[in-house]
Amino acid sequence: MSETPSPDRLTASLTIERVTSTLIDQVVTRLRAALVEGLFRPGERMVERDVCERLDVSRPLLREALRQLEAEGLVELVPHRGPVVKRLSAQEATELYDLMAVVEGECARYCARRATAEDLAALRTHTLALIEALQARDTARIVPCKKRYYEALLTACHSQPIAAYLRQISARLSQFWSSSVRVSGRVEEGSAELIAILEAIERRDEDAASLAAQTFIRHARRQQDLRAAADRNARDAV
Amino acid sequence: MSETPSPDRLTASLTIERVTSTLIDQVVTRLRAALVEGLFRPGERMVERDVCERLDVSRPLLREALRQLEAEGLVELVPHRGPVVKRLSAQEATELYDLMAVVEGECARYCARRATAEDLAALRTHTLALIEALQARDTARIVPCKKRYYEALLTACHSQPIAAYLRQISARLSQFWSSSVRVSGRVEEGSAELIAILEAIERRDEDAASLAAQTFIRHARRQQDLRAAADRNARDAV
DNA sequence: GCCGCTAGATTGTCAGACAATTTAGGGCGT
DNA sequence: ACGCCCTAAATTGTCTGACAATCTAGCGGC
Repeated sequence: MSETPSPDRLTASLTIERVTSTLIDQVVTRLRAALVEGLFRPGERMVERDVCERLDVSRPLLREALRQLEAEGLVELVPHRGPVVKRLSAQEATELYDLMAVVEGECARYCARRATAEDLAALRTHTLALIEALQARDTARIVPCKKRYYEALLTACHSQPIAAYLRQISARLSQFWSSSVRVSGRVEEGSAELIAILEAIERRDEDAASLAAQTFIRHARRQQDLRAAADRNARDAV
Repeated sequence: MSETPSPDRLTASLTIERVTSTLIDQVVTRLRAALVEGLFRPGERMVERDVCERLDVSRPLLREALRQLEAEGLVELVPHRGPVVKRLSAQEATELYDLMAVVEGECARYCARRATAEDLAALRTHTLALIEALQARDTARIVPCKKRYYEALLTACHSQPIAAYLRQISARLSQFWSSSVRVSGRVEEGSAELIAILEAIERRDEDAASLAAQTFIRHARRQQDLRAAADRNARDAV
């Protein structure tokens, strides 16, 4: 695709606009977003007909969407009981964090190996923005900044498989973020670690990048009281 | 595949037997097996009505199953063109191998941390069986031995998430195994590495276990000519 | 008060239909 | 003959409605 040099609007987004997305893809996207944002509580049953009505789609369509979300680990399809929002135990969350640490380490390694100059620039920009938001303790700004930083990282690694798995793990763990005190005393340490990741990638030091990314995740996890969060989720719904 | 549960073995396995599987689960299982075994060629279109007839299920059911397999990375659902058996490029395969290496490293780490005495016994048994099959160059025996060894490893790590992701990555890479010369000059080296993994786990040496597992995967990959295999897959079907 | 049973709710699965879209084949101009 | 546009067939995307199988809860009997 050679780019046509058109003025303002087209230049803004080079990402391919999937206007022709099928209905089911939209359903999957919306449900996933809803689950990640916690609009459904963990453990809550998702009665098919109700959800169908709310989304205004047919049952076969919804079931297809739910199958996909089950494979992504966001819902559980209990036979003859129907879809239930997946509830992570503290142990599973711990394991997923460990998994995330090594995969994100590999992602950072790939970034150090493959990032283009533009990738590096974007990564630097979003790292600094995130750190600024963190140090300002501006909760409202932290979430989108974190999101953009993460997307920049996943873009820079130039690996579809790694990015996809990380997104998935991240989505599964989201039920622990929304309900946890995210910003606490770790701002300074966290900022330093983010810088360490960035600089290692810029330096093309693969081992350092991998290690820094792993360290960051493990510290971020330690920050959270997984057991308390899991219990909270467990109490939320029967 | 339909084995009747023998009474005496009930005490042996405490795992819950899911006799009451729904039709769709069977469809997913069978299709996945077919894809992993290469009964469908990479790039081949899977026309819904044809597959429906062959499996004797309705189209909505098949579509549900395909959604799940898409999320697992085994097929691709191209809008308005239908399901296509996913074809891995050499690059994607390389990336998946890197991913597998670190995840399997984490798996081995968990084994060293969590394996019970029975897990260790089973692991040792299947490691030795696999090595024996390898050294005998008995291709027919290697595949099931490898399978059992792998299952023993995944059981021993006692982590659902890690085991599930590894199974998935493994399934996606299977299209490269079936068509590659698996047994070659690497038997001795491979055997030594398998022993190293086993002994590190028995020694409860997490770092050594992780490293040994990663080394094994990376060497196993180097063994394969991914580009040649990818080209072969590419030629197979339009 | 506890236990079994029936009725209601919900899921599992199918059949058939039809519009939207892609793909392939054929006619037409040069 | 060659390439291009256009129509038709093939295939997917999606819906409606239905019915049996299964789970769940409330009711009545002991």
